[in-house]
Amino acid sequence: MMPKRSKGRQKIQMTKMEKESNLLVTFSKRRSGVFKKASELSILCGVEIAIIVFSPGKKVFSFGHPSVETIVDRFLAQNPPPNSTATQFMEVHRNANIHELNMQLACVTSHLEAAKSRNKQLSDIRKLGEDNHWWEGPIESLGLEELARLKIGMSVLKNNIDDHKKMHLVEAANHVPLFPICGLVGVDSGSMEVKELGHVVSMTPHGFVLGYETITR
Amino acid sequence: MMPKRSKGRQKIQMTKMEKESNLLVTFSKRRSGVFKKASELSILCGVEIAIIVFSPGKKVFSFGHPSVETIVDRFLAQNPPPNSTATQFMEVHRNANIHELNMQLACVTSHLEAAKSRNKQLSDIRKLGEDNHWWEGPIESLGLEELARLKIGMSVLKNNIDDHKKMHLVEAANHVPLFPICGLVGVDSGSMEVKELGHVVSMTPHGFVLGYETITR
DNA sequence: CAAGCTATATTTAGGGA
DNA sequence: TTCCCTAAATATAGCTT
Repeated sequence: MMPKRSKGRQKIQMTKMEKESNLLVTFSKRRSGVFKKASELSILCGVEIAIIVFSPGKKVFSFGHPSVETIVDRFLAQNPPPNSTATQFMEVHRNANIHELNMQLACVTSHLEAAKSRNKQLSDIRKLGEDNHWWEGPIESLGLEELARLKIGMSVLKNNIDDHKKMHLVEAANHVPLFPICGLVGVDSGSMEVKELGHVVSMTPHGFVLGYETITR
Repeated sequence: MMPKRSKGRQKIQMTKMEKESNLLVTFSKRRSGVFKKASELSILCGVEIAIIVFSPGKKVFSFGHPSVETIVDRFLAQNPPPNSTATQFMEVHRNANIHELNMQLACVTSHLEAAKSRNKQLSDIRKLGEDNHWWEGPIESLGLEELARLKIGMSVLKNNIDDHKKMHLVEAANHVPLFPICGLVGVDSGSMEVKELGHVVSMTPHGFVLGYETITR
């Protein structure tokens, strides 16, 4: 007899997974799951949705209905990063926030200084607290490190962009007609994404993006 | 007696829902579900993900870790649809700034730690926010007020990044450590979002964005 | 590694408040 | 629109092939 081929699904803690191998697999499975859920949401409710995910390997995966670009554009249009109401608000409150922050910083610094010159007068400590400089030091290196990161990011991006285009196109061809307005892009060697002229229209082997009744679970 | 209070979950066709009322409810429920899944994915796999959804009422709902903007920027940077190289550079630069700010935070924190141990008298300062892994730990402990503050902190951080030449990291030093990378926005009148002058940054009562263990299902 | 396979863990229609 | 409740529908962790 077969005792038990599996303990079945196990509960897991909601913290970053330890085992790299499991993490990878889980990422893949759950990414598909999320995309499927998103697809179902857009279909059931006839709404537009876009998802952008960066895999553990920094590769980009995205899903969008009608398309990621469309939605992102609309989003950016509504949230004019430059000067939207929200931004203005933040601008207006920035000073206030900064002020408060400075207050806090001063407070912390005060404590710090107090410790450092604990053997001195309390009054001196306070004065020092006003003058925050310990945290200014590290700023100098910011520029360089930023550039370094920038470069890395840029190169990674470029490399990822022109890689894969084949895969399960057949399956896609069969399903697209059912749900032609979806876009699923995997700027990486992802297993089943189909890239087409920079624009992708397909999905994982689960086929979650296209027909649901046809989806073999 | 009550034979059956419910027929339980019913299977539904994967087509746009008929009843407007049901559609609305379903949208709400599933939107939360998708966001939660996304959140879990980002936590479990330590990846970045952003979701933008337009509700049936055309309102925008978004989820992003670290933030929608960050991810969208990175995405756009990789998909050279935008304009000049300068723009892309700036996008990446912004991201770099975020990371950099976090690093600086860590740096500053270490300085603080050093000073502390040197005087081993300020152990109580410790709790002022040295934990740069907020999102990996028990977030459930954060209260609403704290969240609100974090939200503000985020706003400040964002602005700071936009022109961090001005503010440098005074504010970053104080807030980034608390809750620097998460962002959930619902530009609508949703029930539990914390709305502030047109910009919202909070989450559903499910709290799916923050702690999982605390989520009451 | 990517599929298949359980046996559970979760999610969610539907309906009521 | 959110919350609760129930029961059925799904999603998946951990293994196996």
